[in-house]
Amino acid sequence: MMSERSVPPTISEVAAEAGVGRSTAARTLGGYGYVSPEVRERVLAAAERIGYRTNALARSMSTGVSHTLGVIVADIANPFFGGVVRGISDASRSRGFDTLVLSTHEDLDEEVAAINVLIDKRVDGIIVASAALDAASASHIEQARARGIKVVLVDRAVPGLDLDAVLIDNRAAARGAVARLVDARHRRIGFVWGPPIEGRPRRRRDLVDGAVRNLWTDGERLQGYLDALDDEGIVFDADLVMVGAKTEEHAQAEVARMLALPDPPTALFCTENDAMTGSLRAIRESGLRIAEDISLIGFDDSSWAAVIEPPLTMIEQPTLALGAKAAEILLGAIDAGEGRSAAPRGPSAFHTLETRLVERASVRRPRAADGSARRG
Amino acid sequence: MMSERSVPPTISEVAAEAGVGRSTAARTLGGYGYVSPEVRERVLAAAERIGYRTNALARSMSTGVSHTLGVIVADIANPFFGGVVRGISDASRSRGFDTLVLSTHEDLDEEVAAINVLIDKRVDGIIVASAALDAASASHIEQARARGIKVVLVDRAVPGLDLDAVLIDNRAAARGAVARLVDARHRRIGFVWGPPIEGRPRRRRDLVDGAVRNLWTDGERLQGYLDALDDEGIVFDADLVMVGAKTEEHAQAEVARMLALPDPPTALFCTENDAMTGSLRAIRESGLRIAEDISLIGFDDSSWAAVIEPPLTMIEQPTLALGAKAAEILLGAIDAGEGRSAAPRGPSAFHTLETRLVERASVRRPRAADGSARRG
DNA sequence: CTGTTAGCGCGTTCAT
DNA sequence: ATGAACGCGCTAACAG
Repeated sequence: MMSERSVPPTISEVAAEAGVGRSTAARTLGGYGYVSPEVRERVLAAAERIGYRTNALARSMSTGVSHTLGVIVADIANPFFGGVVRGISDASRSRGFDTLVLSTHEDLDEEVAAINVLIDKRVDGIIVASAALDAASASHIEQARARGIKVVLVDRAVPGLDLDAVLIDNRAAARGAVARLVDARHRRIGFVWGPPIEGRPRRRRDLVDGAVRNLWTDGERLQGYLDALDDEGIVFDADLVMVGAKTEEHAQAEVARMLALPDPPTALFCTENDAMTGSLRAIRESGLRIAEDISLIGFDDSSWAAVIEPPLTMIEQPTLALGAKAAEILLGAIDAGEGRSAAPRGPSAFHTLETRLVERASVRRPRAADGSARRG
Repeated sequence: MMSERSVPPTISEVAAEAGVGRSTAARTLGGYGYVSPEVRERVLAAAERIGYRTNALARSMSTGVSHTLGVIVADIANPFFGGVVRGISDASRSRGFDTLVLSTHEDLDEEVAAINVLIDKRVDGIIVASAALDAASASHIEQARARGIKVVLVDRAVPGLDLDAVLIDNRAAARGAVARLVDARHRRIGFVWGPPIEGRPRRRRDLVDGAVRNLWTDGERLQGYLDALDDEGIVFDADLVMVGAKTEEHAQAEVARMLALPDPPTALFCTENDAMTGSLRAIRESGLRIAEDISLIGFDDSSWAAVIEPPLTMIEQPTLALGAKAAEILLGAIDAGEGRSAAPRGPSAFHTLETRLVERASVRRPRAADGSARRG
């Protein structure tokens, strides 16, 4: 136990208590240099006695390393990022690093502020799911690198930035999911959670631009959707793409709109959890039945998708692994950089982790499969 | 822009660049003391030019405050804690504090280690959802306080510890939910997610002890369940309480067991998200229909509960508010403590936030509502 | 108003 | 094997 004081004991006090010089105490407590076994024991005992704990701040000041990683995500309350952060946290803790987590609410200004906080706190490395869309808007990230802080991207790449990135292949995953729908004979497939833009562009290109200009993953997923349509020679219809605010409410409204179309979709591809719940609401209100009347595939598998009736076919993302891998790469870079400034780091690269299409029961053939038939 | 160097510029370099003394530069950059407007501008310009950023570590060393809060939760990937952490994060950031988040995997040893990390990093305050069950097992928390670090508990109280705690009234919430079931004429109500103990105690007391001995919230919720039974004079039946591992799989198995009883439950009260999904699985396998054949109420409202068929009645917890409130109290205590060591802090207390029973459609009268009293 | 000086706690030569 | 002395970057009294 320690005394009632509220100012933490220092190495000097341990030295005094043990009757040795400051540096001898520092050596044994810091675990470096040579110290005779007997003295060592004496120091350790003294430290224990007065409740000594090393001051990580002071140590960082001397050594220049903080053993702390900075993590920047849009929203820590989002289960996807929760998983990523936990993956990072577990992986880095096992290597003696702690994590400072900052949420940016998907706001680039907040992201810049967050980077500055991390620079100021002298973190050794940063993992960021950036809202930046290109190198031009990512100067804050370059700032951090210029200061010798290693940076690894997670979940989202930033085109033009020469940085390691740990991602899933959003485009391929989306393409695969939509292909699955096409295999089941669907030709009218709605895309839920599209570009948050005003108006409704009719041209594919404008739609894609709008998506890409908002969030990297959104653009990729939309392109994957288009890829699949192209593969199968299905004509693109702008009416089947959600446009506007990315909220559950608006997703519901957009799906309701699609369902009221003269030639409504027979299947929906939802790119986010809230897009799926919004769609579910719209479907229920319309009186349609999942699978029988309308097929469904969503992104981000969650426990509930498996227990509802019918169970939903979903794309599962390896959230923990994304975080763990990012931490691994970052820690590796930090180790390497330790040596000398001109670190022999390999070329940066995209590390793509596998997604899995978990097939359940929300995909079925449309009622009037192929051609000219209509439903109802 | 700054030069290509990778060692951050210091205040001395800014001073040199601006042609003033170190402390003048320090004063303007640190925002304290007096500095003439002209010199001030000159320093600011110089700082901007060479890309100066204050070293928070060095500042903390001098001032003794780190403007950092430590947060300890069981699992950052758990949506409940994700919400709490975000609440803390947002509230503290708006006051200039950052957060160091540690996950303990619900392991007390890891919690002790986490506290030590936070002590070493000299955080100004700690918010912890502790796994400690009593004061005896919470000496690590006392350690932190002895060092002058303010501590606030969140989500879970630790009986015997004189600490502020921000909680919901788990017992009352559980009682209310079960009462709702009883109102609907249910008398056989299963409790899902019980004490993780071996064997199946027949006595209420042993069950409660088992729960309390594992996790504070579990104990409270079980007692609330019993309260409601007592209120209505319903006899307790140990067979209707889940016992064993707290996993979705085991919940499913336990519910399956209950459903196979000669006198099976007509309603289920699930105290966690995974308890609910496990129950849903078991119900589906048994061929029963929700609401019509078996009523359901769960803890932790989530978006999906509202969109499944039928929508589930759930107890909603104010996760963001829990975190925000905890941060508020902690920050207040830190401000107060700033003054002098003998802080005039008020007596510690439980701050109870309201839960809400979100009524949807998973509760209905049992098919054979007690013999005589059927109306309609 | 400004510059000088002394720490904060620890790591790290360098003699001894 | 051990201790003295200096520096990390900053804040904070203190003179001037």
